[in-house]
Amino acid sequence: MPKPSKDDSALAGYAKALGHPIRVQIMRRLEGLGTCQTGSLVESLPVAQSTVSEHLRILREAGLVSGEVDGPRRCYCVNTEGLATARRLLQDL
Amino acid sequence: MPKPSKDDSALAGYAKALGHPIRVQIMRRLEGLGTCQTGSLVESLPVAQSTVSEHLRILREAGLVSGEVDGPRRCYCVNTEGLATARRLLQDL
DNA sequence: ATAGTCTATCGTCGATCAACGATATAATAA
DNA sequence: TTATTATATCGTTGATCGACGATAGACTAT
Repeated sequence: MPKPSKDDSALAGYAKALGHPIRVQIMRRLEGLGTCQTGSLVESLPVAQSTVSEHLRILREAGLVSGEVDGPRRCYCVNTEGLATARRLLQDL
Repeated sequence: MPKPSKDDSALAGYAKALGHPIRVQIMRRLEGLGTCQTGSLVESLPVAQSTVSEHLRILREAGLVSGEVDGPRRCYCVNTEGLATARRLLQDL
């Protein structure tokens, strides 16, 4: 029974998003800073601004991060619900 | 401070390995069967034998699965230590 | 030794990823 | 309006992934 199981795909989606050291670093940093931040991420990471932006997009689309427009800059923070779901799915594996 | 943090890479490594639905399915199936299995995985998955073998290699190299030679066939099972580490790393994120 | 079975590895190919610089977009400031 | 700042998006390039069929390797049985 080749079960495509929704949970399998969901967990794989979260895992795939976390499957890059820089993205894990971004998550950790966002958690450490308590709340949002953006340009400071670029300063603290060894990759170009456009690359950071791309990683943020991936994390956002995966539901692990949320971003809001805050004047001329963006404000990102951990999507606690998404992260909790990812944790639960891995626990339940 | 661009911290390459060993934990970040470790978590990314586990996550990357779990970042494919088929590999999640394999993990779940191995857990469900309690213990090892091999050829039955191929039957129960919608991909070719060589593809399953490749996914098993990825999971093995990531430390999520262990395989032993058992006569003419291989015997795989979940690497509980590795899985526990992955869970802990995600919790600690 | 030979044949049969199970699984890993090889070689290939198209698809996706990761990074970059350059450019576009959105908002504020002058 | 024009300039400035902050960030996203585009276009490109090389690298890695994912799948397959074919083949090789290891073990068992005859």
